[in-house]
Amino acid sequence: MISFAEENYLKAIFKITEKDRKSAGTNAIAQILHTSAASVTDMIQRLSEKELVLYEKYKGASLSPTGNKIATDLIRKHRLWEVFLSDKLHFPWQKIHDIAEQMEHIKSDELIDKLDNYLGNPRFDPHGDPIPTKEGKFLIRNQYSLDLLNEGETGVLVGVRHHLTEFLNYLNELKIALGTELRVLKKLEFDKSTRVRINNNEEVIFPKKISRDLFVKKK
Amino acid sequence: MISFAEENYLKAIFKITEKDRKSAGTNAIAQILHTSAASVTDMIQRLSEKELVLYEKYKGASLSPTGNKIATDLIRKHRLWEVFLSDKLHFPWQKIHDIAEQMEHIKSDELIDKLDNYLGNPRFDPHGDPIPTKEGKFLIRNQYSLDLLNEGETGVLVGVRHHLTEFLNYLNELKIALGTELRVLKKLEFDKSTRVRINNNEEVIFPKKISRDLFVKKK
DNA sequence: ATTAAAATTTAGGTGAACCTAAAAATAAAT
DNA sequence: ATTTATTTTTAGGTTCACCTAAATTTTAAT
Ligand SMILES: [Mn+2]
Ligand SMILES: [Mn+2]
Ligand SMILES: [Mn+2]
Ligand SMILES: [Mn+2]
Repeated sequence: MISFAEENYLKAIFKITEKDRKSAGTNAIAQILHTSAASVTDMIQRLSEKELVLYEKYKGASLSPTGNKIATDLIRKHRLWEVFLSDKLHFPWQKIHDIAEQMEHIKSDELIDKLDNYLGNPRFDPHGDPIPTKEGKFLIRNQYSLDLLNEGETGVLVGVRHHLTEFLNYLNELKIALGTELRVLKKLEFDKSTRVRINNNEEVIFPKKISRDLFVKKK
Repeated sequence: MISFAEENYLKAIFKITEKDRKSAGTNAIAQILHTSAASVTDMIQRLSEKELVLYEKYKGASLSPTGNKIATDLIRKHRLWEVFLSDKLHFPWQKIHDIAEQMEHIKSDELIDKLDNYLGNPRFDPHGDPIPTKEGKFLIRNQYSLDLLNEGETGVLVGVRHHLTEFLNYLNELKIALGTELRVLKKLEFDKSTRVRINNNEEVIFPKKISRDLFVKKK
């Protein structure tokens, strides 16, 4: 039986290695899990013993096929519970992540099947992130970060790069949610900021820092 | 922050002391939690230190007001999740308890408020057990165990004494569920068994062992 | 009242998951 | 190529939640 702590390590390694990197260093893992590098070494050695992780001294850890499946299932559960919290209990998107961090550890395949079905087999979570299938496949969305759009182009918000509460609150205040139309009016060269019209309504200027964190589908 | 293990001990002590007994012995707790008496002593001493439990050497443990509130909240959460699993996900009543044992440990007051509301503020769980209010009040149902009914009397099933899977399966096979009408046709003196008509339909003979575990409301 | 049985506690130990401080290895900078 | 900085591991703790075996206390039986 795998523990919550072990599950969290697998998820952290998944997150670090999902894009480019082919192994996760102890410092990177420690940062995500708010723990020390020494504790991470300790744990990845145990996970390696259990063959959930591939580990070479001083060269970081990566997920074994078994470890990868466990991590993917956790993400599936996490995102399905986020949909439940959002769609059924009407939690705002800033509050769902922390609760889902707890719920993702509940062990019952039947529960997840029924939940998935009950929610209408959603393919994306309330932050726009894809929900892996039972088999572990991720849909990839054809998306651009807003800062890549040219003047005059319009995008529909389909995702956000991260889930910091303050960032999501900021979007709420601007009445920006998934599905919101964002039209690039002007790209200001000198500071890389972007003037944007929100849903054919108000205007706002996004610093590069923000426009890079908004994923849109071109319209 | 209270751990899952600590929560389970508080719940066990609650269960043992809820009716008559005014303190829970180490053996009784050990039996519920499938652990050793020595481990129980260890834990109740820690819980006593935290003032969640009142403890006197060799005289067992009982819940402090704080401990009682935590235990009651756990039961509230457990039973609300059971309603969710039953009503929304259509799990049969034999399967909900084990999953709820995990879900009851999720920490979020807002979650439970919203869940309660979403479920329509149910007062009883799928086994007929009362769901304590937010303030910790239990409704008490005016109920009789079936073996107390006289010949000719009819009762409606409103609860079961325990939740053993085999027992609930047995009731399922007889098409007995909460709300089912049970009419006492004959009480057999020599072995204390009872002949019962189910929903004005089939007949069955219950040994005392069974009829004592069915709670009905007189009709 | 003794003695036997049962319940409870103490003693001593284990593994999981953390920690800090120090040592060792790797990577970066001069 | 050395030196310096960074990353990672090791060494040596701690706390929590369990364990078995032995000692103690309480309860029941003779
Ligand atoms: Mn999330
Ligand atoms: Mn999400
Ligand atoms: Mn239950
Ligand atoms: Mn129940």
